[in-house]
Amino acid sequence: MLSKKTKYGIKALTFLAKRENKEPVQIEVISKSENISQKFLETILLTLKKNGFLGSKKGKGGGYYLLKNPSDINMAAIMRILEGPIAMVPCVSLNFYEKCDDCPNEMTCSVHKLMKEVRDSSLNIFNNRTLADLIE
Amino acid sequence: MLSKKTKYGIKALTFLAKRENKEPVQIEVISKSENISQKFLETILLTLKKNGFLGSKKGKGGGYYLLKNPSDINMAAIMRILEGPIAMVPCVSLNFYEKCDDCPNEMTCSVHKLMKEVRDSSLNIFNNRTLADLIE
DNA sequence: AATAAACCTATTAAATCGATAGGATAATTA
DNA sequence: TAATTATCCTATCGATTTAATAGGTTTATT
Repeated sequence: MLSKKTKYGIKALTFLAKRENKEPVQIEVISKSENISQKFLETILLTLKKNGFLGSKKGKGGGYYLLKNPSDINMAAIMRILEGPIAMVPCVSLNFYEKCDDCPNEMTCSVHKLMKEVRDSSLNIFNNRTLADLIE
Repeated sequence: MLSKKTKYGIKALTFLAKRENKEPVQIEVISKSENISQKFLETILLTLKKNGFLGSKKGKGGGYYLLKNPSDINMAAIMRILEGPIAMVPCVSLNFYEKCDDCPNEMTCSVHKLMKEVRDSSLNIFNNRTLADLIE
């Protein structure tokens, strides 16, 4: 299941990407428009800011804005920041690898084999989609 | 994340599929061989039995056995029984569809759009893999 | 009758998730 | 400079889910 965090994050990014100008948008505006709890969205946008996707401005007329062009915002990167691993199982994750306790040998593990295929196909999509693709 | 339930279930099915004969195998044998909590595995095998994938025999010499050929056991079906929806978001699920509260229009939702692609690619794999493919 | 194994359902402990709280910091404006 | 506005920060809470356990019941075999 996709977490609400990720879902809301993508929606917020999409909201910003749809705007013509790059003026800061207040959290409140996004949260109301997208039906997201404002406080929850706060923490999400903060995360996206800390990871270099959003800029912010404090005080009156402040808010958040995209730091990159939507076409330069790769969805795999967004997924990893908000959701964590793209793989369904840590032992096939490229960026969040972990060995399974129960599994003596990954090479012969049926779950590993299947989930690696799934990871590849999902990754293929996330790697080849940008924020720009989502707003068309 | 793939649940342990699903992971263990697939491992148990694989274990049974690898055996030459169709003699019943005790839960204890599978749980020890695959490093799975026996009690937990009990409930998983029961689920697979209730869904028509396993048969069982009680008493001495009893255990579980596959009811179908491994090549007739579709991984999408197994995933849906053990894990639930294949889609990451209920609004793009074929078998577990649910509308999102926050989303006024699925047709224009960026998350919906992206997750539908991911669902299609994952489903394409699960639909085209059987238990037989996993034991090679 | 004794034994062996699956069957069944409730409960628990821990982890995670979504949301909230409440203030601290910084920028603008009057 | 004081008031206002909006982000920044971190802790905590409540609900849900997950993995595991417990403890017995039923059925088949010997």
